[in-house]
Amino acid sequence: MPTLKEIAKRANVSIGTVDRVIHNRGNVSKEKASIIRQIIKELNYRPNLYAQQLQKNKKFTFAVIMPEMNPELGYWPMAIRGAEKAGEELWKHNVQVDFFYYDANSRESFIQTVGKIKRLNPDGLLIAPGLYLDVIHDFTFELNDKIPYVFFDSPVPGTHSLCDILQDAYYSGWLSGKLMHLLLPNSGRIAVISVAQKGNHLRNRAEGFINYFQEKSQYNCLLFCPEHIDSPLHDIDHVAENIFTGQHQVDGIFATNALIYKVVEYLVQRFGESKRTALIGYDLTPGNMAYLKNGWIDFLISQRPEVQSYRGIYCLYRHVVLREKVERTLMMPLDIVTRENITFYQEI
Amino acid sequence: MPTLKEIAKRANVSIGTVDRVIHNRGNVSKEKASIIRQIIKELNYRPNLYAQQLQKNKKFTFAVIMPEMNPELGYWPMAIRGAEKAGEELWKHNVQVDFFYYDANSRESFIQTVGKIKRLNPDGLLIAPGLYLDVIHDFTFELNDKIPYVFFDSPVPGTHSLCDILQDAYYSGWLSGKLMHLLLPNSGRIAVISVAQKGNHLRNRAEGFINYFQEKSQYNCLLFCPEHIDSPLHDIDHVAENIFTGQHQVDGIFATNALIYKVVEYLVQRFGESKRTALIGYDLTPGNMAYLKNGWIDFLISQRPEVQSYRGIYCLYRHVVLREKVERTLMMPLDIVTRENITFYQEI
DNA sequence: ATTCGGACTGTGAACGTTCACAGTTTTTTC
DNA sequence: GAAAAAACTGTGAACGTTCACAGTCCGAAT
Repeated sequence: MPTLKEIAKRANVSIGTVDRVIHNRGNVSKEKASIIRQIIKELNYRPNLYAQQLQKNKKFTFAVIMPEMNPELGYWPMAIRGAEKAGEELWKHNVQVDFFYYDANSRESFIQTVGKIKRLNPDGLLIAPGLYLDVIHDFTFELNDKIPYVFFDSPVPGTHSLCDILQDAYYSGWLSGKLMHLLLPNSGRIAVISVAQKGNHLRNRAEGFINYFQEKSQYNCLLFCPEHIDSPLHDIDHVAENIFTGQHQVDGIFATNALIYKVVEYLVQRFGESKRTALIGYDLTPGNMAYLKNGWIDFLISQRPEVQSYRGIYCLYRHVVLREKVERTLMMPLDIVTRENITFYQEI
Repeated sequence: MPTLKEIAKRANVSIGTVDRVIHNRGNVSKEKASIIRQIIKELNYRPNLYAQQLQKNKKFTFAVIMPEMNPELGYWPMAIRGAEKAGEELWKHNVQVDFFYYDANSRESFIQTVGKIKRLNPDGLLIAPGLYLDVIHDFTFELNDKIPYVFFDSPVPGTHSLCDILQDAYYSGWLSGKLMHLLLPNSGRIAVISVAQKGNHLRNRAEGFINYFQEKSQYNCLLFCPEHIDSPLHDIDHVAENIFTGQHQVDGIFATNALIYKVVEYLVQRFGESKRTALIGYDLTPGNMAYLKNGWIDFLISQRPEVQSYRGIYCLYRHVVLREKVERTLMMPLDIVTRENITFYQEI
């Protein structure tokens, strides 16, 4: 662990000169600079992080932008919890995490929140993109690569994010197809509940699922989408009504969002207590977990939102504070959760 | 972010006195001490980690004790990789990770390795227990809680480890039972390959699996154990021979260790190319992954050894360097890996 | 009354880095 | 060829903490 002093001594210069070379601050003769660089390489000098931070004594602020907590849904609270935990841990390292919430269905609210963040001028951003991608586009363009930002859940094409943390939506659907196939080994009618827009990650999940069954002729996959494209499947009761008033029996349902528990509620209400439909959905929200544990839901694919946001903050920390290189994409595994292993998926 | 200076000013004392109070070094009058303590509490003072580390300028050494890498098995190389990665990351934080290997089948070799570590006198230990628990017992007793140690893979009862990182063996077997049930929905003869010793985590896996099928009378679970209790199932060919020379057809095989690929090799050799046996095993070793990807193996339960060791080192770091409280037990999730999601389980 | 010892308190250097400033040498300009 | 400008180099304070050391104070023992 050589120090500036050591290098300076070997090069017969002062530590000030060495420092100038290291930070390319000029005002060093070519000969000395090259000697110093040589020695730095030879000794494999690395600056002492602790001395550096102490001297700079800078506090870092990271902002987290997320949809308002919806206690019913439970997904965002989990995500927030992860970022909070990272913030608690990184407090020691001069990092502070501030939270900004917006109404997921109000463009105005999102713009307002973005404005607040501009005024805060943080050192890094963790953004859950939501619906208003054009606003994000303008915002990130305005940032002009001055402030690094990490996307959470889904990337925003055309931006220069530091890192995107996500799960492969298509293959999570494909995997769900495989699981459904295991549940219905011989044949069956399967309903898929998703949104209609192409490119949306919920839609990609549906496509992966349907493609899995493509060549299997004994299966019949029906895609159901709610009428209002922008609505995040809140009218799932409506959709369920649609599915079950058809003339054919439905053997399995795959919901591409966290609302599979609504389907269970519908089934319980309509058909009573006996389960006979294979059910696969996403995310360990309280509602979903309850029905997974008592056997109504067969599989949940977990996105581990708490881990995603936790890692997002750490990614910013690594880049901004430690100045390390970070991966451009952080792929979350496709965790298969059943009633048998769910207890081990409930912590960060 | 108050500093010693700030506190000293408010208390009308010097920073030396404040420091003495904080570290209980005595030589401070009762009145001043209580005033200072009061102010510390009021301002919620937390020492500056960077100033502290710089001043102390201590280098920390953690030792990792693992069985010799067996390239064929692939499990330990993964574990080592995780600890290496943690070491690379924590280099900046004055942490160095040293590795010590022992021959998993030689008590002498283990004792020798332990001796080396005693001489090194590290600041923390990550130990993969292996077979010679009595040696570990003596060793940890000798350490006398001076050096914290973390167990990897399985705890050692009666020791005061800082943390145990493990997977619930029984429930991983239970989960495998569920998965086998999905693969063989109606009935079947199932072979379980494990060791005989009670308390061993491989045995616990077998018990979980068998108990899952306990009340299902249409299933027949047969437990096969290799003759030599101490041998870690290296003679699996022998066992396979046993299984398939019985008069009954075997519909599924569950291996409680990482050697399920050996079973595949046996099956390929004996019955040719067509798969018809349900196969479930453990760990993403190269051999297992290859057969999972091409469809021979149906499920693998991953222990994520690289994550386990990575976290183990971080656990030591948190305790020793940052002086944070750490959880006594770190439960790894029971990751279900199939050919559809394996690509997302190959990084830390 | 002086000395001594113990209890208490303050001072200042050190950890490795950064950077403003002062000081020195070289080059340019008239 | 002298003065001014530019290029280069060294110095020292500061970041917040730790700790050895040097003081200071006061009561007790001589």
